[in-house]
Amino acid sequence: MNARELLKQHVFKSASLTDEQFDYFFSHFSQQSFKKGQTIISEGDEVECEYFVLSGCLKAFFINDDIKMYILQFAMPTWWTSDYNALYSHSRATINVDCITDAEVLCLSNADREKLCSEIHQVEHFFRWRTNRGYVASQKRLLSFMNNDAKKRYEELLTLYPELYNLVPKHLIAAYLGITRETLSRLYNGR
Amino acid sequence: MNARELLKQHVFKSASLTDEQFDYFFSHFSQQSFKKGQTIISEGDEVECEYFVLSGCLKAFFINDDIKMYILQFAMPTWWTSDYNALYSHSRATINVDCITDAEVLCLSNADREKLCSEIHQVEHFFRWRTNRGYVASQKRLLSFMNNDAKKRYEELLTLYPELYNLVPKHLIAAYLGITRETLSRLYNGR
DNA sequence: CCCTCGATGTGATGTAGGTCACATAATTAT
DNA sequence: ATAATTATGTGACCTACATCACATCGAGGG
Repeated sequence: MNARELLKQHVFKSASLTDEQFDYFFSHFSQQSFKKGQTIISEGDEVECEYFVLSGCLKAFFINDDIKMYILQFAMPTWWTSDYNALYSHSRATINVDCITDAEVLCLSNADREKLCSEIHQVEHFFRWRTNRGYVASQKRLLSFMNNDAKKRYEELLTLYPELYNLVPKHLIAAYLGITRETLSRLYNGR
Repeated sequence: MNARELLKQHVFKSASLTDEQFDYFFSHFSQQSFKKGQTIISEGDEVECEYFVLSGCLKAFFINDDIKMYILQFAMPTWWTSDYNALYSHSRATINVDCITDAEVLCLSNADREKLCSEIHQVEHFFRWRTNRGYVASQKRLLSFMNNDAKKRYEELLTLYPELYNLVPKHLIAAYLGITRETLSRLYNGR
């Protein structure tokens, strides 16, 4: 499926735009390709855009003490990602986004999103529901962190996103679960 | 300040409604008073409304194994709370909301929110931004969970919301931090 | 005014997961 | 192909926090 169709099907799940409105909406996105390992946002950048993933897999992560990495989000096709704190508050990035695999994305600037939201009521509706769902997912993950041990969080992750198992190296899975790669290795090798 | 003014000032921070639009918006809220300890949402309920806090302090919490409590959110004046997962997906409540102190709230039904959002573009704008901020705050809390130990999370909480220190019993602070009351006691008594 | 009962403090001990060290397999670059 | 990274496995040991047990304190209801 091409970029336009993928975005269209995604948007139409929660908003009803006319074809003309969607074409206008789509005209504000720019497509970009990245290679595995390439950086999209690094700490300290001014963040201008958010990204809709067309293919491949990204990670949004935070580095503490310049040593430990915590993964906030894996972003797979039809997921959105950015440093939303920086994007919304016009501050510098504190999180990084890079490519776990080769990836293609659609890029939408903060300014264009706001313009589109104010011009087209249904676009604002779409973005409200996108964030609503993100908020609920984030609350669930927080609860899972408080309530479950590492093993249960690991099983939960693989149930929710089985494709990650083969796509993403284990030390990144560990960084998402908030444990060390050693502990993760011991968990699934059972000792 | 009365309920109408409190909500108006809150809404006008991120949306520009005419006075007539605000009056219409406000007419969909109903005011309710609760006593300390009263329950607003309990697990298993059908969730119809979200709540804007006028006075007092609520907690939104999850009970695991019918034993351990995890607090997702304290809700103080001008904060919104509900079981958003249940509210948005029309499912039964999995979290509870009750009153830490006597409290007054404004109640808005899911149906009325959606109606208002579709009737008034600026109302949709307001709710998009409210959730945007909630999403960012939730991401930050998640990072804090992964990155900081209990002591640092405790200091962070008191820096962010110093009023909680005297308002909220310590075992509830512990339930927010995801630790036991014993550990919290040891943290701030330093042993 | 007393008597609960909820909130808090503190010791002893258990445990999940972290840290460090090193070995080896799998990719990537030259 | 070969060298150099990067990813993974595993043992020994350490630490933050949980659990359980019991003592004390303080506020609210009869």
